[in-house]
Amino acid sequence: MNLDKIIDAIFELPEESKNALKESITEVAYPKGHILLKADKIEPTIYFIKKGIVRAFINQSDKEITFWFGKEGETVISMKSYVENTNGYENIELLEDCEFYELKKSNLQKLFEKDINIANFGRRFAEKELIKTEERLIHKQFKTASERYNGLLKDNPDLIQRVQLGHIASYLGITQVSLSRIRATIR
Amino acid sequence: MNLDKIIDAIFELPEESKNALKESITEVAYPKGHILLKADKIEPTIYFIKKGIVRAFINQSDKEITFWFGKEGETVISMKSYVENTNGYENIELLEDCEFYELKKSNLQKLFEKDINIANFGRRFAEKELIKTEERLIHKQFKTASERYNGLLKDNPDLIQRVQLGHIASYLGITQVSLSRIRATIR
DNA sequence: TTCGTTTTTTATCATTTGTAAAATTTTTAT
DNA sequence: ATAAAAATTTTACAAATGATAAAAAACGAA
Repeated sequence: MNLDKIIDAIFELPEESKNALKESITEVAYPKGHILLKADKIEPTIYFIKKGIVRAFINQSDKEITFWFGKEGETVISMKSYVENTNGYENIELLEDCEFYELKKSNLQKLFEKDINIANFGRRFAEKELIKTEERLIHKQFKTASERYNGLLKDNPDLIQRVQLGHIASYLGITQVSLSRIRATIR
Repeated sequence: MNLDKIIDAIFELPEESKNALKESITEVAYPKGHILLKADKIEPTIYFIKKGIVRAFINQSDKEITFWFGKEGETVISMKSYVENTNGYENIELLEDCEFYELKKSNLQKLFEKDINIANFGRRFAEKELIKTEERLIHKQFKTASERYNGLLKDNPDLIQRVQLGHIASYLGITQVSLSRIRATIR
């Protein structure tokens, strides 16, 4: 997934603003298993996923709870840390070898203050993430685990292939045993 | 809740920008039971709650599912409609007689294009709403219904007083019977 | 490949939550 | 104040999900 495509999908920036933004972005790669972001720290970096897949998880009473997957084109960001400048609550683990576009939050914030197009880019970004989060919240509220699994299968069939089921179960808010049962009744 | 306080809580705007924004805002009031926003339409208006309490709900297979409450200081907005300019999915019902500050989306969008401070105000607004939504999603994923009810009781004690329990139960993602059971075990 | 590890499925039983209906309490309207 | 309506709680039973353990299958490194 190339950088232009990722930026354009968020907000169509004029050439000049886009170049200013791209000047702040570098590339970086890490292997499978690497922890990209750690909870309980102020996270200074934003990553756009060029290649690979990651998960966000929280440690909750000796269990890991996965609450997000990100793949090509998506943004890895500790939202709470980004917005409130406080400690975030997610750890990000790479589930495959990954390549990222890296952007320092401090550089982005400078751009927000002096370039109205980039300010609107940032607005658009937050708005789009908000819609995605809201949709997940609503689905979580009125779909059964089985319906949510089937929705995932339909909308993100590759996720089921690329991510182990324990993480999928956690993401769906059920036990792995329960997910196995759901899978068994479909076949 | 006065308008200045609501605006300032989102983003501290310079005097000039703030006045430009306030020029686009008018006041309006509706009685309890009024449906302020309807699903399945493109919603042109944003409301800030001056007084009263409202709920957002979806009709899902002959049941109403409440997924948000808004009270003094909060913003009533069909996020999906606002962000994607498509039909939204929420209905907003007033649970008390309410007073609002009203802002047309079209006016706001014009301001986004010409005033960088207001663009950053819009960014900040989306970011803060995002954090709230994300926190709810995460709580939903790893707290039990009972824990979430107690959290609500602690963080929003007035909500339990002002909103009927059927709506609270729906918001918590459980049946009213189940909520009754939870309440019974506490006392 | 083959052995050892990890992941997934299956089985059993306990617990939680849902559905439906009735009983009780509270609210609303006259 | 009283009756009707609405909201809440309680009860009984059914269905779904969780916990645990163990078996089966899939995966990875030597």
